[in-house]
Amino acid sequence: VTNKEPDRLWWDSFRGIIFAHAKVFHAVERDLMEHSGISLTFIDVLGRLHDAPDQQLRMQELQQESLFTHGGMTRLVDRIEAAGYVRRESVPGDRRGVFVVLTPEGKQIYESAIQKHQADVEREFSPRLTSEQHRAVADALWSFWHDEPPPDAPQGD
Amino acid sequence: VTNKEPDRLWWDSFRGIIFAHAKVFHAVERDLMEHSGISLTFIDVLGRLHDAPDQQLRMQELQQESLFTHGGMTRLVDRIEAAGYVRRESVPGDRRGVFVVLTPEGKQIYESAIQKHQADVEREFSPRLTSEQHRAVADALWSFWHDEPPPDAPQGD
DNA sequence: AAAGATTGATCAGTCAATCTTA
DNA sequence: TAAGATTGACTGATCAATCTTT
Repeated sequence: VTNKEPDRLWWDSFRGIIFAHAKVFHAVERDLMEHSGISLTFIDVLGRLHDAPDQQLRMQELQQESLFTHGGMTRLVDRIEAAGYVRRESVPGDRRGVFVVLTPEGKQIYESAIQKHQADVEREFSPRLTSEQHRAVADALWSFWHDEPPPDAPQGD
Repeated sequence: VTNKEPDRLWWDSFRGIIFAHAKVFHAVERDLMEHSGISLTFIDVLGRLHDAPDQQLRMQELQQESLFTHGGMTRLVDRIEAAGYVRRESVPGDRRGVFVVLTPEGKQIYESAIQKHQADVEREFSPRLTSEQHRAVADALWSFWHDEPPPDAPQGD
């Protein structure tokens, strides 16, 4: 079933990523929802606010680096705001802009949820790879996480 | 550079998978939609039918191994059927069951779309990893794709 | 005119309830 | 009663159009 041709190796690794993502993501999202009542899209936003200076970011900044929602950040922030975990504030000096600010409730639920989420990942995902394999995967996929260009890509300047 | 604590190595590899999936998947799905007018969920169903005996499967079989839709196979098949790529047929001997059968149009679009899709993956994903890295990722994530360990050590033929 | 963000319309996915047959 | 599949109601995501401010 697999493809042994050397020039198709990338297909096996791509399929592995697709399957691993589908299976682990689904399981841990269910667990998190049952535990904290929030989804991974919430975590993504709350976590970026949590790590930001003054625990706030503009809509545009949230939108740009989002993994999940590509155009619907307004709607997502609506829901998080309705849950009480963020609030919108005006940007001094630019009345078009909106700051999204983490509330104390948001900080609290994030810190609880991220712990639960990491425990879920540790349980569902961690035991399926050896330490060497984890290291190899982390290294191989590093550039996607940190948005560096491929090693031999031309550098624009 | 990365998180060097041994007990957190799995987090880096998990994050890598999440990010790689998000970025590659989104890009290749866009390309496929523009080229063939079908989504990767269509490809998933059409491909399994394409590889099945008599190019047909029951709803239940489609549902079980599906990566994407966990309860909504009826709706997905509705759309694929409306596009003319599959048709429903009754199962002889069990009037509860439904066969989903690949049509000639479905076979044609699948064979065209899967080629385009693989070319897209080769362009978007393949160059970002070395051959060694592809091999390591494919090997590490093998168990998610197949529900068994890899047939043997990395192939060197 | 362009940037920042929201809105409306639409499409896709999910869960429980339902219907038919075994 | 249970299995196989569909339906209805709801939640989420996406795209173009819109509104306000620069």
